Amino acid sequence: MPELPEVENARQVVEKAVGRRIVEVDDTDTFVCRPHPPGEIAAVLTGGRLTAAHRRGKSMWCETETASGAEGPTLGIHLGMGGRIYVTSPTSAEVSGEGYSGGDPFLLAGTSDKPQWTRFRLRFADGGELSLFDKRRLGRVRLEPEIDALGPDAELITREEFRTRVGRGTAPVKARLLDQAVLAGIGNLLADEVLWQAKISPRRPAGELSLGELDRLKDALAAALVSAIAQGGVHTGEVISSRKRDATCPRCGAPMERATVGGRTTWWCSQEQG
DNA sequence: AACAATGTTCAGTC
DNA sequence: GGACTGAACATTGT
Repeated sequence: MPELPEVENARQVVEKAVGRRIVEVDDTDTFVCRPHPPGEIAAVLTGGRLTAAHRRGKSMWCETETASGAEGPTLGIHLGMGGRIYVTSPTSAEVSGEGYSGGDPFLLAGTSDKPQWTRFRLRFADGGELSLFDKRRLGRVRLEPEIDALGPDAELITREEFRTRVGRGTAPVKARLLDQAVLAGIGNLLADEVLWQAKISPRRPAGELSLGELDRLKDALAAALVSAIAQGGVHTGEVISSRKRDATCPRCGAPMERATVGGRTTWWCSQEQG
């Protein structure tokens, strides 16, 4: 689930944990916490607290403060392919992720998921906790994450930046949209959605797009982000439900086509995105 | 059993 | 060196 809208949702959940004293850290998953050996993250965070939660594209990071009030290390969190964030307190609970907008987060946090899928956890002095739940284990937690390599956030990129950054190169435009160094936040589903909305073939070489097409893509991106954030995730996109065999275009009824583009399974309208 | 999965990274090629 | 491609990563669900 995690593309920009889901990660923004998760960031807002992480904010619920800001200011609370950390009394225990579980960083024993060596794959999720690589390259840190078990105990390294715990050693620097225990006794301190999170002071802010930020996001750029799909990457989150927290500023921290040590037990003595000095500036602490930055804690980076990436949800990978399917991570979720849980934050609980003695009286409430918050969960991020697809399908969790309507349910009772306290029950979900307590009972519905297998505890062994919790890959990282902060326990707070008030009895609550923040945990990263990720059955696939492709999520990541690390100190001092590198965020400078990311392009501008997909929600903040300007029309000018979008034209010059996306509209170049010989790679398919979808590959360009997925490149987090070009712009940060677009994943496989969102890429298919905006290309479909803008009626542009995912396979078109990015550098061959006209300014008009690039602007259409940018507008489709802005609209898709607003919609996905409002509706709870990129899976609510109009064309996403048509990513299955024998599906037809929700707009014109023509068959949807499927192929690997930019290394990922891609669906597009055979008629309108030819 | 084989394959795909809303992501990133690294090795290899042009 | 830069641009680009495909495999690998760990695990689950179909």
